[in-house]
Amino acid sequence: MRDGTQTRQQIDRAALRLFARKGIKETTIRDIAEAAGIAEGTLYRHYKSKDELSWVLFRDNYAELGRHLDRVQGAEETTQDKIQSMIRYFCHVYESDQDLFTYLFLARHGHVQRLSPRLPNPYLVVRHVVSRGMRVGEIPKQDPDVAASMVMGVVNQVIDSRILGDRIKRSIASLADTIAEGGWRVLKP
Amino acid sequence: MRDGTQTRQQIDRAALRLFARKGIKETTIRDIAEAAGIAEGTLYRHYKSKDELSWVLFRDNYAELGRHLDRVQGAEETTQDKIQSMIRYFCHVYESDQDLFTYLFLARHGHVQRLSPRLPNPYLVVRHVVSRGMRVGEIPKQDPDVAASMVMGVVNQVIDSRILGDRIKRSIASLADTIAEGGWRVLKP
Amino acid sequence: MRDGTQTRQQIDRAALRLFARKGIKETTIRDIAEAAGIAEGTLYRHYKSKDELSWVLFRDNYAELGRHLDRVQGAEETTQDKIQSMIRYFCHVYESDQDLFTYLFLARHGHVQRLSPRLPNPYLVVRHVVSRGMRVGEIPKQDPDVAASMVMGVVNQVIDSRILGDRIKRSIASLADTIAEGGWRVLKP
Amino acid sequence: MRDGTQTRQQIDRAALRLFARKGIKETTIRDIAEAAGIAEGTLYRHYKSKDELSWVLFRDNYAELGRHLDRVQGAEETTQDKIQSMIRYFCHVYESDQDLFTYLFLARHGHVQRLSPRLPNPYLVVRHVVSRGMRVGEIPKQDPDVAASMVMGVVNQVIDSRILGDRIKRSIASLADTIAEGGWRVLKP
DNA sequence: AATGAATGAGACTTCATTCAT
DNA sequence: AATGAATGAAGTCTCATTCAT
Repeated sequence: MRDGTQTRQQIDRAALRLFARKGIKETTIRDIAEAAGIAEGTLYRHYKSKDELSWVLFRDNYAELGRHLDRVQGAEETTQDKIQSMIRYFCHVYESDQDLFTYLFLARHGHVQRLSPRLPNPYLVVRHVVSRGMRVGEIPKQDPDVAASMVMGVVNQVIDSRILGDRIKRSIASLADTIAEGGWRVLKP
Repeated sequence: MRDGTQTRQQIDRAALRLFARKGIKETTIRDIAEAAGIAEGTLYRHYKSKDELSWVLFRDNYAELGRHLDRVQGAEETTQDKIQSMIRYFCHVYESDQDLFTYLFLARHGHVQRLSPRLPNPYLVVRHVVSRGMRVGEIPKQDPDVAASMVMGVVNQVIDSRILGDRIKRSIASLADTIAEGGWRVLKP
Repeated sequence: MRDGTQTRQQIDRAALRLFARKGIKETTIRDIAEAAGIAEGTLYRHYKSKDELSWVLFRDNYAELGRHLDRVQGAEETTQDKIQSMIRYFCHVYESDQDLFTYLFLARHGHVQRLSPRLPNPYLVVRHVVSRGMRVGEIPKQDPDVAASMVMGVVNQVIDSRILGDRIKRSIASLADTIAEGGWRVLKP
Repeated sequence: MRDGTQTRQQIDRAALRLFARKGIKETTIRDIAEAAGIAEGTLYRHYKSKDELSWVLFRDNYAELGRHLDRVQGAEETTQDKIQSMIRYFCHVYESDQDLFTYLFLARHGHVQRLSPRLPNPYLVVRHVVSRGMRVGEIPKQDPDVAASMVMGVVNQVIDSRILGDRIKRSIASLADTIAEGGWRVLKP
């Protein structure tokens, strides 16, 4: 009997890539099947629907990113180091897998609402670091959601400008320290 | 014989609202026609296609925002005041017309690439203010595109978190000063 | 603007015919569209789905049959005349529109359950005549549902055998009196 | 190495049940495989196709019913006893295996046409009893096909109303004598 | 300018059947 | 004999756009 694991990975990879580049709605099942080198019907052995595919792809990778991010911040002592490591990690993820990062970024409006609060969540990790920073007195007291959003915004927007392509030409990797610096300045005392 | 101006405004308003709330692809011509109180065919008297409608809506409103923003920054003297006024203006636009702001925000991936460089452009206004700030020595020298993106990110992401709804509960208007403060900290010496 | 009334009638006619001859599931939208001389999409201007089409066709024609049947029995005095007129009317309907009758007959398993009790209903008309016959003493007392079913069975099965084709060769019209006679014998004192 | 006989019986039983309850077209191979506790592909070791499965199931059980019915009528002397025993036997079969009876009843439109005239056939048994009854003068002369159909109709329709469920609430077993009585009245002198 | 019925390409999905193991 | 992954034809339905009025 055939295995199926490999097929599923091909589907995931092809879908992620296409979703990131063309958008979910703009990507057809046929596009995915062709890119994955399988028949259209095969996709439905692995996912109940296109919606489930896009959702699982979001949920799993979002949680995975959350887990990694938590490990990254846990390895640092000070709030400044935690924040800057996380930002650098975001930049690293983007550089090493642009399709993945772009997909998570684009799909969030359609999917974040259905995330279970149990799952690891990058946003909540950042928020937690910010809260803790305020508690231990390393950054000034303020609304933690607003502060977390501002920090995320610094890195997200640079990457977004890079994705749009016309504005920022340098690689995100080469900008990681600059962005980490800028992100921290938003919070620092 | 009817005027048509009113009809067109109804179309624009309905389309903007629906595009912002459901997405462009997710909004059908029938949706728009119903919301605008016209027949489906009538839309094609005013726009050649759905794509043209979404494009014109983006282009015109984006340019309009750029024009206003330029006036806002022009009224200030220092870079800090220019930056903070612009941020406050963004917040104001969002509060006074959420559909418009959301639409411009969401549609940018599909449309920015075809913007003519001649047209007023909010991003370029911010970039110009940042460049000027560096030139006159009010902010440290750095890549102006990266700097502009980081500032924009601060405000965009807070608004985005607000749009997503679960994260930020307070009104953007009440956060305008906080965001303006944070945005400026990214740049200040 | 085009009218649409005619198109709908073409759809109804074509669908009824095909549903009766091939079965609902076995009939495709394309079959109907082709037979009706319209495009596939056009069908969906008139019915929300294939299921709605088959349901409306059943409901409306079933109620119509119920109304006619009630008029037929109302024109007679005695229970015997009522029963026999109804049976003859069934035979007449079959002869004058075999597709209609066959459709109602075949589709009942899929659709009777959703009939509103308010609508005219051939079965209930027969049941009512039977009940009344027992009340006025023209037929022996018994379970009215069982009695009504047995009478209906006599006529339905002959028509069914005729539809199947191999068994009964003579026209139903020419058998109407025989069937009416047989149906009445099931009930008579 | 497994036997296969057991597997085949599981398939037959599951298919009969599902075909009767949902319809042939509405039942998928996967449904059957799941219900039978086997893999989809396994079914094709026992039947060439879904159509063959439904056909064999019809043909064999229909013939089996015919054989039994013939034995039942053969055990009686008079036409009245023969007819009434057969009707009671129909009721008994329905009560002891509703899925089987329902399947034979529903599938007949799709399958009777391909029945070989050699095979035992419940309809022909009834027809034969009716013919003989006329020959020996126990019932009036008439078209034997029409007469057989009317008798069958009496019992079939009551069971059908019972299957539909809303109309007849009592068990068919408890109605057997009533139905047998009614069926005979159609024919009796 | 306006209407809304009609079109038809194309999207998603189902499912009987085949095939590699 | 059994498995279940893979196939691909075919089905239902959507929707931007056209057209007759």
